Amino acid sequence: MDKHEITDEGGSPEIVLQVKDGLLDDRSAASMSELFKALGDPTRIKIIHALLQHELNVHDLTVVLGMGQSAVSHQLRYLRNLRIVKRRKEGKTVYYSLDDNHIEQLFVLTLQHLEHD
Amino acid sequence: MDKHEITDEGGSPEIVLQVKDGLLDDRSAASMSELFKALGDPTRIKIIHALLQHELNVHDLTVVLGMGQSAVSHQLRYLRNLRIVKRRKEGKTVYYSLDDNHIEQLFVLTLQHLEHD
DNA sequence: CTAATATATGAGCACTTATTCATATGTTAG
DNA sequence: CTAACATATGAATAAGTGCTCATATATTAG
Repeated sequence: MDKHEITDEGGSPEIVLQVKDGLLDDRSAASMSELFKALGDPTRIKIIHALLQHELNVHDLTVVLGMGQSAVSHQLRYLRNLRIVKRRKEGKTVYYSLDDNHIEQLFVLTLQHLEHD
Repeated sequence: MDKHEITDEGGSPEIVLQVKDGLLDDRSAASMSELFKALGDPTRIKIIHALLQHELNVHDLTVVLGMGQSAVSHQLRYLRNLRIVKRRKEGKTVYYSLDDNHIEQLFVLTLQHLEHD
């Protein structure tokens, strides 16, 4: 017995069952949404856009973004955990750059889409 | 005087200024992140994936997703507000389908990326 | 008309998230 | 060693999100 009492009785049961059967499993849906969620924030979008143009250290990112160092650092950790961004240490400064071609693809594709529209 | 006392004094001031100057404005960053945010949820991912295969009415979507009608309806409104999904009314039932080729592109691209990896 | 069915919507709530503040860690200069 | 600088991190908090529940609206059948 289903919690929501969801049973089939619609007009095209075959198609419904077919779609239901071929639907993304929870893990895939989670992976996918996790990836998109990373791009679902203006600050992270700006960070990615900046790094798309040039590798930058944390301080320079705060200058570029006009934000506090802590906020930038938190977001960089977030992006690094998802392997969207990578670090390179040089003395006491840490340089960040993009680490995922797929993300760059998504980003550029969407940027183009929003531009000519 | 900046709120965070962010001033330039890094190693490559020219590049920083260049990146800062070419950075996405707030409106563009907001548009972009808004779009990605729509894909940043497992339920919406599943809805889009289902509709990628076939137009479906609300009840059938609840069957496919195994979720309550209200939750599905709320998410459909969300997706419809962003023109990701469109309605077609037929009597008392409402059929939903995808309404944005770009979203489909992003979706399929990412799906492929996650599959063979 | 009323009842039944399909969808939509507002309020409430638990949970998440993005920032700030304070502080910790790491690195180099002197 | 200490001071100064660069980055990282934990706690706190305000805002946002996704679901449920109850109810509203719309359409059709009888």
